[in-house]
Amino acid sequence: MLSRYEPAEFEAKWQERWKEIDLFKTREDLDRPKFYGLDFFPYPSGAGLSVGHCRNYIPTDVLCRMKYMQGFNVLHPMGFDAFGLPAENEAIKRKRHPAEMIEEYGENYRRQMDLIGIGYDWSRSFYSSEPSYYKWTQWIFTKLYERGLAYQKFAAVNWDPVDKTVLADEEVIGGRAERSGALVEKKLIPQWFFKITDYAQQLLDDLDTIDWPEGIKNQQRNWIGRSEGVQFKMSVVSAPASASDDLVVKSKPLEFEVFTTRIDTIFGMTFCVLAPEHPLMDKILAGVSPADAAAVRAYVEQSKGLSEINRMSADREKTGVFTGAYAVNPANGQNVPIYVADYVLMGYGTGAIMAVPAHDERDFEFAEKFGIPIVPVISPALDIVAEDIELPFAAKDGFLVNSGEYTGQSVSIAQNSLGEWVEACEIGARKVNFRLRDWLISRQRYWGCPIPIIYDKDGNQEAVAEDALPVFLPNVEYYEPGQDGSSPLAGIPEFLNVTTSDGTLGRRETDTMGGFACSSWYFLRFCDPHNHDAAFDPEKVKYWMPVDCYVGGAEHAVMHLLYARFWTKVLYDLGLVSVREPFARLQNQGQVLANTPYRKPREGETLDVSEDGILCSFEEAATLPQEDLTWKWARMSKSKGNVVTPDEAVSLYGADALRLYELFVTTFEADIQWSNDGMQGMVRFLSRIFKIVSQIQEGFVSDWWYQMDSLDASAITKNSKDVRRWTHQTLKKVEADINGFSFNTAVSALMIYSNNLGDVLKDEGWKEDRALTLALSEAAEYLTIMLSPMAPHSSDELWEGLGREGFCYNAEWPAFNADLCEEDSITIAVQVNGKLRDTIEVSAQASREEMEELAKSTEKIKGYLEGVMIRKVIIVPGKLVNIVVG
RNA sequence: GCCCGGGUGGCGGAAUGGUAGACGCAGCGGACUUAAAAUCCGUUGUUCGCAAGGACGUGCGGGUUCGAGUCCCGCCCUGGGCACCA
Repeated sequence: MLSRYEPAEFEAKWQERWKEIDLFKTREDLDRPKFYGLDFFPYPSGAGLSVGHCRNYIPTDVLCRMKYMQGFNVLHPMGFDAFGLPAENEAIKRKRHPAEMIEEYGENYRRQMDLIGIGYDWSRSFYSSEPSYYKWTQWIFTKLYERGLAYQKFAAVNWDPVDKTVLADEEVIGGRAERSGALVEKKLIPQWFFKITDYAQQLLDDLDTIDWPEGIKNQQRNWIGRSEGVQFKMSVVSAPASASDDLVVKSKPLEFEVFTTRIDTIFGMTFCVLAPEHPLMDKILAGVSPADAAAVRAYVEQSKGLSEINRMSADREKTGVFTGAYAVNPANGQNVPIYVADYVLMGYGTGAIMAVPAHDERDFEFAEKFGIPIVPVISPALDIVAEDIELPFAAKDGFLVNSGEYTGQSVSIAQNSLGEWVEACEIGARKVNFRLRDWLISRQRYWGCPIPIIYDKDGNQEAVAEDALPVFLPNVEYYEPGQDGSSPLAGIPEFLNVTTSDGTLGRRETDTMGGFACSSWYFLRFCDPHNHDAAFDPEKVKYWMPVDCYVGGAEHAVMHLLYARFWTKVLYDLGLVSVREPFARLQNQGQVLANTPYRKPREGETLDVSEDGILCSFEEAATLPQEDLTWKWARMSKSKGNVVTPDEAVSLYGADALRLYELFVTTFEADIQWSNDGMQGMVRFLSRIFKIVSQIQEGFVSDWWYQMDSLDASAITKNSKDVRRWTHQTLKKVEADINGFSFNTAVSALMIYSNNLGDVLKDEGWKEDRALTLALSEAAEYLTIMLSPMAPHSSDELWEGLGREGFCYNAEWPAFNADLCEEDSITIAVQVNGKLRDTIEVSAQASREEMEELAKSTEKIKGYLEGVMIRKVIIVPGKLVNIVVG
């Protein structure tokens, strides 16, 4: 057998053999527990996989392989998220049809995944753009539609002028489109939404039931943004006290509602603000002077024209206009002016607020600018007088002042008592509001799942019946998006024209669904991927769900992961799935960064504020003097020219070295600063293992477990005991570390173990020691098995070298023997006053008295104890003795 | 501004409140070699000392404890998310 790691000799061979016997085919034996391990659904880009992507797939593979060997039925599938903007944009650029292009890219992904030895069950694979899949995406859409969870409304939406489509709120970062980087515009068009807000509370509550990184859960909590407050009515006074008398007194006063989380500050309300889009605007303006009304209308017009980024930026100076109307503060009966200002958003709460400038920074800023009175009503402490309160004071630990009968109450008490008061006088009620908005699903693009809705001649909607699904995406040559926000499908008569259920002429909805719809249920389809009669068999989903371990990047924290949770909850309510949460455990891997050259700008070139150099190629960098270059760690991407492919890494060092390097170099969540050199260390490690196993093979006893039983107790040597102890300690650690996603320490444990075995083997005499030979035989076999999830090709090569049949994957993962893990003697620390002064060897069973006795008797410690009094001795069995003197 | 992470040798990183720096990379010294690569052995936190040994040391300042990288309080730096959400 080989005595060193020579990947070119065997990696392809084993991949071929695995494929021949369909090694990774999903097993569904009834008498075994299940394990569902899943990676995020990838979009197969033309650039292929980088070593960064492998960071996702390798750890999942390690865990799934171990689980299989431990007797689980393992579902470990892979498919491709094929619909969506990236694929379509790429296809337009390359003048290709996205369907065939994406399939080619997917095949390249698969080739690369096979190249690094990932054990996927490819028989379950699919593309989300296949009609046999998107038929059921559409079917789920109709289920949502029937429940009122998919609906259409006119909405001012995020319009991306570059990609010529609307975007979900989640896809807009700081006023720019996440994908194209374009400044997002507002556009008023009819759009399809999913009513995710109906599930806001459940989505929030159930976060407590899942094992996810706290950071991701927190991001979702923030995105859902629950806040408790009070919503109440404000009456518009027909005429301000000082107004002229030609205003007509209305019989029914105008009312609008406001939402506040600080009802305790109501006595400090000195004005109200309506959002520019507030529906009551016209009615209010009807009652004010023409001059005021004109000023307000001009302001409203102006704010419509502002881009999202201008309007939203918080550092922008407050703008607004007095409407000329007043409302009554219900707490004290005072009239307060009503302003319109764009810092109040129509999309949250009621689109109107009570403004308390003394206790809210935004209201404070506005009041200062417009000269509105600022009345403090909360004091940080009872002995601080109102004049001494530093404003704005927004903290919630304080007491009410200037607040009538509520004066003196603490903020929390007053929130309750004033809430009760609002409810008692029937002007409002306590209410919970969420920041979460409904999920905008319409896209005015070709390459997506068509929305299965038909309109009749009067514009009435109906969902396409199940037996008429799928609504096929037509295969056309030209599919570029329209300039005006219309979908390319609207220009295809064969698609557009259709017969409605009552036989009359109708037309189809021409928007397609955003890509996140497809990835909101693919994990269910993997449970039953070839079902022609249903999206999935609920029994199969019941068996496999939830996903036991879901692995992917943290960038999907509030998009995919929130949407998939939502769909799962809807399908649960429909009785189709048995779990409320799709992903029981989530792990986010770190990124892989490449050192990337940036050069100084040349004459005529300017830098953005955020840049400190201009990206250049590695070739160009090589020609420039060092002082003109800045090297930065950047995410690998085709456009930066810094991608390292697994193909490159495998050809240089082998697939197993690549796998081990990615597992070992840092913790799973941390970013890797890539260097090819690091893999050399893994080559050394694997070669050491080949050397050790091939050495042991010379004296390998294949039925070592049987021979061990018949070994006389007197034949058991210290070396053999040590080897067996290391073996079982390592088994215990490797298993726990893999389960805990601590792959770097699992590899490290194997390194320590193999270093120890190497030391024992240095003495040629091991073959004369029967017990040691048996212990080493066990070691060679178990080392091979433990290594196999991480370095499967090498392990199968070693396995064969030891004369074993088949594959490590089909071998049983050995359970460690706890008795064998026990140490006979241990080194413990001896401290004097908490400082380490000596170490002593004691038997593992040593009593506290024995430990103390021994600790006090060493020469070094005696020196420290001379002439001082022992005040106390702390003994931690197995760890240390601490003698406190004074 | 708000909400999460994270600061440990030259580097990546280990450490249920109990011997800080495991394991690896890089470096240094040596063996083997005509030589190099590969491999193997030794060494490597800082500092004082010939040595034995000592002092210091986990971003900074306090605290709790017999004992703190780990827990508490207050800062600094850094990565990420959200951002006029009332």
